[in-house]
Amino acid sequence: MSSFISALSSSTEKSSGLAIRSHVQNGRFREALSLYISSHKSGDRSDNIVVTAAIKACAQLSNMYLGSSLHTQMYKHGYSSDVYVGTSLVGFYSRLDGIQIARKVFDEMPVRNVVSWNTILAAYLKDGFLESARKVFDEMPIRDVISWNSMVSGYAKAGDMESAIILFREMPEKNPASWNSIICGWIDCGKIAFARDLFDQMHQKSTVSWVTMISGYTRSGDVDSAKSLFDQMDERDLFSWNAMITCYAQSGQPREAIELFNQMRKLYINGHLYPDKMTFSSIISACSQLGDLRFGLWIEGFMRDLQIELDEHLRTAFIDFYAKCGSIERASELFIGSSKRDLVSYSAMILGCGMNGKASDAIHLFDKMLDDDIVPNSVTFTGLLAAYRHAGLVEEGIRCFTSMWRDHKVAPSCNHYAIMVDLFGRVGRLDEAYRLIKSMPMQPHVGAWGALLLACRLHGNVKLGEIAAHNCFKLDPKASGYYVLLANIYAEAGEWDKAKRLREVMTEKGVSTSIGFSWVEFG
DNA sequence: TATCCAGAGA
Repeated sequence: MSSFISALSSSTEKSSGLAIRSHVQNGRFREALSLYISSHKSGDRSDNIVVTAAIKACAQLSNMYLGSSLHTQMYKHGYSSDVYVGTSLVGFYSRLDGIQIARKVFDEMPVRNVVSWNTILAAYLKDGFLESARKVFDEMPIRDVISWNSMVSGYAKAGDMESAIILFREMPEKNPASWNSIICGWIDCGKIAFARDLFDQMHQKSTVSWVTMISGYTRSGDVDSAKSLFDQMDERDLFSWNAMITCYAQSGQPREAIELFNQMRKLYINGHLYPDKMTFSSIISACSQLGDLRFGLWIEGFMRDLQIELDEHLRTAFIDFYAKCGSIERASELFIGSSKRDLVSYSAMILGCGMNGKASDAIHLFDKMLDDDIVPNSVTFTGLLAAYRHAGLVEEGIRCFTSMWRDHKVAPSCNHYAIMVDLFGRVGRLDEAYRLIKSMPMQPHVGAWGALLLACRLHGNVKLGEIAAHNCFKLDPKASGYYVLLANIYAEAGEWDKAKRLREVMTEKGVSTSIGFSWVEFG
C-alpha cells in the first residue's frame, strides 16, 4: 500500500513538474508559479529541473521573495551546485538585483557551461557595462553563436556600430539573430537604408527580421514600405500583426489599424491567433484618434472575454481614450485607480481636460504633476494650452507659453504656436496672433495660418485674412476649406468681385468645389 | 530534460 501511495505521489510529482515546465516554456509564468506553490504545499519534493523552471518564472514576474527562498532551499538540498540551477539563479539576480549579486552567484558556481557564461555576459550588457562585458567575452573558455550575438547586439544597442560590425564579420557562425542585431542597430541610429540593405542580403530571414524592419519603417514614418513588407511575409505571428497595426496607429491612420485588426480577428475566430495586450494597446489608441467611443467600449468587452487584465500601458491607453472621447469622469476613475501615475498618464489626463474645456482641472493636474516630481513634456503643454484656449484665458495662456521654455526647457512646437494663435484670434487680438506667427523659429505649418484665417473670419479682417489664406493655399493646395473661409470673409465685407475671382481660381487650380458651397451663391 | 541571444505599446 505504502509503495502504491509513494508511486502515485511520485507520478503526480512528475506530471505537475511537467506542467510547470510547460507553463514556463509557453510564457504562462503566473500559472507555473501557482502550480509550483500548490504542489509544494501538498508535499511534493521538487527536483532541480522543476526548480529551474520556477526560478525562471520568478525572474519573469519579478518575484524576489519566492526566488530568493528557492535559492535558500536549493542551498540546503545541495542543488545549488547544479549548473542549471546556478545559471537560472544568475539570470534571476541579474534581472532583479543587479550585476553585483549575479556576479557573486556566478563566481560561486562550481561548474559553469557556455550558457552560464552567456548569462553573466548578458547581465553586464543589460546594465550597460560594455567594457566589463567585453572582458567576460574575451575570457570565456568557450563561445557559441549566442555569446557572439549578445556581444554584437550589445555594441549595436550602445550605438557603436563600428565595433558591432567588426565582431559580426569575425563570427565563426551566424544565425538570423546575428543579422537582426545589426539591422536593429542601424535602425536605432536612423540608417534605415543600411538596415534594409542587410535585410535584403539575408538568406534566411526570421519573423524577427521582418518585424524589426516593419517597426523600423514605422519609426521613420514610411508606412508604405512597412505594409509592403508585411504583405510579403509568408508566416505572420502575433508580433508581425502587432507591428503593422501599431504602424498604422502611430502614423495617424487609425482606420487602417482597425481594418487590419478585423482581419486578424478572423484568424482568432478560427482559433489561430489571439490578440494580446500589445494589440489592444494600439487598437485603443486608434479608437481614441477616431473618438470612436462605441467601438472602444466594444473593445473593452472583447478584452474582458479574453480575460486580458489592464496593465499600466493599457490603463494609460484607456485614460487617453476616454479623455479624448469626452468621458472625463471614466478617465479620472482609471487615473485615480492607477498605481503609478507617470508623465504619459498625467499628460493624457491634462490633454483630455484641455479638450473638454476643464481648464481648472487641467491646471490642477499640472500642479500635482510637478509636486510628484514628474517633468512635463511637449504633450503636457499642448493639453495645458488647449485648456487655456478653451476657457479663453489669454493672459494665463501667455504666461504658460512663456514658462514652458523658460522654466521647463520644453521648446514650443508648431502645434503650441498654433494653439496660441487660435487663443489670440478667438478674442480678437489678431495683430498679436499675426506677430506670433512671424516670430516662429520654424516654418509655420498650415495649422497656425489656418487658426489665423479662422480668427479673421470670426472678426471680419480682410487684410490679414488674405495673408493667412494665401499661406494656407501654398501649404495645403488641395484643401478647399481655406478658400471657403476666405470667400466668406470677402462676402461678409461685401467684396463680391474678390469672392467671384476666388471661385475662378479654385476652378483653374482644380481644387474641389464639392464642399462648403454656401459662399458660391454670393458670386 | 532545463539555463543564454534578435522583434513591440501611451
